[in-house]
Amino acid sequence: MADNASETRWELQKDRMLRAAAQCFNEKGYSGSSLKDVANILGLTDAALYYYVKNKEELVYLCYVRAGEVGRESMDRAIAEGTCGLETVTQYIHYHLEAMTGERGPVAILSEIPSLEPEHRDRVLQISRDHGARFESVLEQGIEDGSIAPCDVRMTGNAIMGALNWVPKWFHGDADVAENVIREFPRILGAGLKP
Amino acid sequence: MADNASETRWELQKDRMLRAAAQCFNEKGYSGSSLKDVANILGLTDAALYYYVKNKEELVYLCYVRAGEVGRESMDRAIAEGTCGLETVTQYIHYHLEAMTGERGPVAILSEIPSLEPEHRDRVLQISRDHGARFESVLEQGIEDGSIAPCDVRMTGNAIMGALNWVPKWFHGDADVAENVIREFPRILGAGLKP
DNA sequence: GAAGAATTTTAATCTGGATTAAAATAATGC
DNA sequence: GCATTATTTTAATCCAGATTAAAATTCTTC
Repeated sequence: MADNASETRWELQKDRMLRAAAQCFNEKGYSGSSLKDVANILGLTDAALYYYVKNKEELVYLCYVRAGEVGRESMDRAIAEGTCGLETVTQYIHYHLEAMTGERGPVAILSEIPSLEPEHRDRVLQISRDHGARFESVLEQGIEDGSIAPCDVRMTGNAIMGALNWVPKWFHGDADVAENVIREFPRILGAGLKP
Repeated sequence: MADNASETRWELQKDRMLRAAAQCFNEKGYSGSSLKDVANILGLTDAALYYYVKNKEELVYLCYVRAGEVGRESMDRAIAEGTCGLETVTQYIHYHLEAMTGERGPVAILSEIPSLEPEHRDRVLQISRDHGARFESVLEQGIEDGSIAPCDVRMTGNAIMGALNWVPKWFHGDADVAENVIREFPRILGAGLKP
């Protein structure tokens, strides 16, 4: 058991588990998803999941963390590549949708933050706040560089984030639909920002 | 017990219960909300709720129905008053936010449709589909009357509905914030539609 | 103020699904 | 092939919270 390389197998299985959980939560709803359902997707027994996670609460927590990572990666890419505020925003929307509807997905859409352990809840809220702040600062930058019309960045951020976060509610894996949303959303949501 | 007038008391209490349930679900998440929690808000015992509802599943179902009614009322008003497609859309956004953040709220935001009884689930999905179709037809009308630029109405509808449906996730009753979102969202979301 | 209906509570039961411990199997290194 | 570690299963237990039945209270009407 070499400590750094062995991460691989266990981590891979764990990630498969989180994807299965996300799929399950999205398809059956949170209360309709038992650990057995999640385990079934992986061809495992419910008890086996406890090898990867302390309890169901931690599973939910990790779903949130994973969703946060996907969002952060998209933001990183967009900020690195964008040449002005507006472009950064549309690129972020593009990458984020690409990730959610593709290989990195599905991303779980839940309403369980209040049920998390205090430390977990605080960390998830922090991640969410940080992400929102980053997005708002991109909007401000766009206003400064003239690519985005002056606006209430808080509300504009809320609107765009809401549209994105709602996607898993109606997207169920159809590749054509994925292509469509990746093409249209950056246009639709970007159009409202222009000066 | 006169059959038509007495609706009043029972119906009123039932409506209070649905509001309490929505508040509870939004504040504590679905799995974190027991019937006892909902009853506590009303100063009742959990068992008392069974006088108004067959079981928890029906309570959730009615939360969805109620949310649908609020949405439909806003759509009715907007369609009745709007003089062109774009105005109807922005008015709908305005009225819907006003309702959700005000007297008719809170509206529960859940992920429990798959756990509903088949008949309930089908009815909720039907309501949701009808509402979406109505919205899309308003968009089409706007494209025809020239107030809205040609666009993919399905995706545009998804984007705007997502932004609206996400509001309860971050709105927690602050009156100033309510005023803000009611003022800004119609502008922000309407801006992207103009030709 | 008594009869009857409406509403709520008390005090149980009942249950699905989370959790655990120990045993079994598979993988890996030597 | 043996010893050790990693992974999964079997077979219980356990429990919060939903549900129910009967009793108690409140409200209405005459």
